[in-house]
Amino acid sequence: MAERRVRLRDVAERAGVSVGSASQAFGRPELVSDAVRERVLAAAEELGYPGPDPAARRLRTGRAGAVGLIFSERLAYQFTDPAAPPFLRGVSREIEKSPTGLLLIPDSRRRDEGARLVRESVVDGFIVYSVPQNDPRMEAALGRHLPIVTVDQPRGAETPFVGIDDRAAARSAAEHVRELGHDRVAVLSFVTTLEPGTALELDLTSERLAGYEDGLGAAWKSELVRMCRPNAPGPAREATLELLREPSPPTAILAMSDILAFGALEAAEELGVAVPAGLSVVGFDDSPGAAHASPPLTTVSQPHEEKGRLAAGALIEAIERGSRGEPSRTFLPTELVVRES
Amino acid sequence: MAERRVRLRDVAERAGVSVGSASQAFGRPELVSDAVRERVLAAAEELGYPGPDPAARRLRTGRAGAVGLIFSERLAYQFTDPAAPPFLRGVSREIEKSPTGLLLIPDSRRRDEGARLVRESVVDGFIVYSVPQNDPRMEAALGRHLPIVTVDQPRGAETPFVGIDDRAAARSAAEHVRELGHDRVAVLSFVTTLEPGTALELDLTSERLAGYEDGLGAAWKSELVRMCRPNAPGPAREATLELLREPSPPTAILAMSDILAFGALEAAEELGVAVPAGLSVVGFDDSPGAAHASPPLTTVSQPHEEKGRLAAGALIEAIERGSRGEPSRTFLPTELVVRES
DNA sequence: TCCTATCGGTGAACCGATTCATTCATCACA
DNA sequence: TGTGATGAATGAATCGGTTCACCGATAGGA
Repeated sequence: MAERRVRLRDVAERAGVSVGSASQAFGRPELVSDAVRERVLAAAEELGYPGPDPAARRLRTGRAGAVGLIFSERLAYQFTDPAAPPFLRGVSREIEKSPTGLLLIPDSRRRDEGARLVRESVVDGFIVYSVPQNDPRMEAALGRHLPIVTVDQPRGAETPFVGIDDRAAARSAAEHVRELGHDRVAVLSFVTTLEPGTALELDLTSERLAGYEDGLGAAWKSELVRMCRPNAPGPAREATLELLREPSPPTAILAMSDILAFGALEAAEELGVAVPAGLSVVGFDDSPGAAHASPPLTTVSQPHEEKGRLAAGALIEAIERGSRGEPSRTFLPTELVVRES
Repeated sequence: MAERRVRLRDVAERAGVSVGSASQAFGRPELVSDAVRERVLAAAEELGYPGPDPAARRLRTGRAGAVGLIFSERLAYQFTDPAAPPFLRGVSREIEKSPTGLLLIPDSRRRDEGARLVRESVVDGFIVYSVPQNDPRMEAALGRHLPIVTVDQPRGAETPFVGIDDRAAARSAAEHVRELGHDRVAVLSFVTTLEPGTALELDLTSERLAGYEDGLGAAWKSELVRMCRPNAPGPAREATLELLREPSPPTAILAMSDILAFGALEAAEELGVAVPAGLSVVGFDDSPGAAHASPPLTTVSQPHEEKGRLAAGALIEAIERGSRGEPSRTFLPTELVVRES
């Protein structure tokens, strides 16, 4: 059993045919006679041949049969980001059509490990899902000269992009609270990963901030913006508690994620502030829990699954046609879902 | 840009060294002089060399640098299974140490596609996570003659195994409700995937059923067992509604997952049955939501993350030492977490 | 001056398949 | 019976690296 590995050559020998024929027997049955194919298959069986070695096949054919998914750490911590599962689902649905594998490339604790993984994986392309600007894996991926599709972040890389119009989406949320008559509106923001000097339009956080500002107009108060890190209810709760305890507390909160909005709701409840009577809250993502929160959360809905599907589709297409052509940028529509908060 | 792919040979040529040296420059810098290494790296830079082709390296070295994760459909579909994320986290934590990639192999709609993926992926081994007995991917994985570690299901395969003692765990849950004095106890069960003729001990569902029966003793009533399919709140809710509407309704429910227990809670609420006053509910998994349910769910706690970690660890070890030795079977301890339901 | 380590570099074998131009045999048809 | 067509099998080239036995040159020791 612990013998030497069985190779196609061994099988061919045993079946009394050439390696070439043996190869055909597996990969292109219609090219060999039934007799040969059967002999080969029988020999394989007898020898316990595990089938053509994928690594070798890959080398020869040049196709890896897998795509890499580079995502931010938060996915490993799954629960912090409820947008991930639908996104992943979209991706799997799409790649399921080929058969293509999905290689997860999580953010490693040691930053360069992740990059190394990117450099060494046998894949045909990468989907980059919402990773910070300066992630070393992004650079490594670009270095491979393989097709890449970026989702959400980082923007501005010279790759096809799938995402939403964050600015417009944020604006719609802001306009909504404005129409409700609020004029002290706080913002729970992500921390921007922007490096100094980069164009503002290239950063998701900045985009959304700009959108909020657009929509709020005169009601925009930069002193009511709070950065929350990480994207979890805890920090949002803290920030909201602090905001609500100020002399003139905000009457509405715009949160950059539902997760942050949940934290805000918690805080409001703790302080006995009624929602939406005393405080309006608008989230972002329309994650699965949003509709069942109490009260059901008003939020900006994103087509997560669709994003996954489109990204995977674009990548596979790029792989198949050899990645020439203008990098496409797709912006999916968002929708403000008005519920009871 | 759309030139021909740059090979190591091209780089070597340009740097004026042999391919061998060029290879060393990348993979084993200490073996070449600084001068050569720099020349090679410079040449690579100029030519836009993407680094040694992983597929080729893999072929030569025999290591894929990735492990495959075969999991049941439910994980891809919606991550409805709340046990999955912590498990995944455990796995990533562990494999992160190498650097090893994680190749997801979901259940495809067309059954054989999944198997094909298993057969063709460039991996060093597989983790099989709770898949049904007869999944074609399992057989394909065995056929690859690579190290495999099975988690939860299927049992009985001749591979190392990591799981819990389902029977004992179920028994402890049953004993608990028995001690509370219940004697009409219903069970919300999975559908067994057991093929006729298989030994009962090999099936998770059967094991748990047996455990419940052990623990309930005389209170065991097989007519109060309901199969719920799929593992989702919906079916559990239906089943519970039905049970509660019977002439002599159960006073306690043992559910094989928290997900099912949630469905039972929903049903109880709908009918105005107080929990735990009018109905006790015990779940299984201690998934993240359990503690925050209303009321907080009494459940059997499983060390999901630990399972992931152990499985990955065992697999990597098996890969490294060439998979000889007796297949180990590890059973992790479970714990009954008594909360308020 | 001669001998022997030491170091860096070379080149060919090899990893395990796929592919395709070529050869060989068979068969149908004129 | 000769000719072309058809189909099956072969074998060598190739994919792009890694590895290792070997070799030449330089330096140190006797």
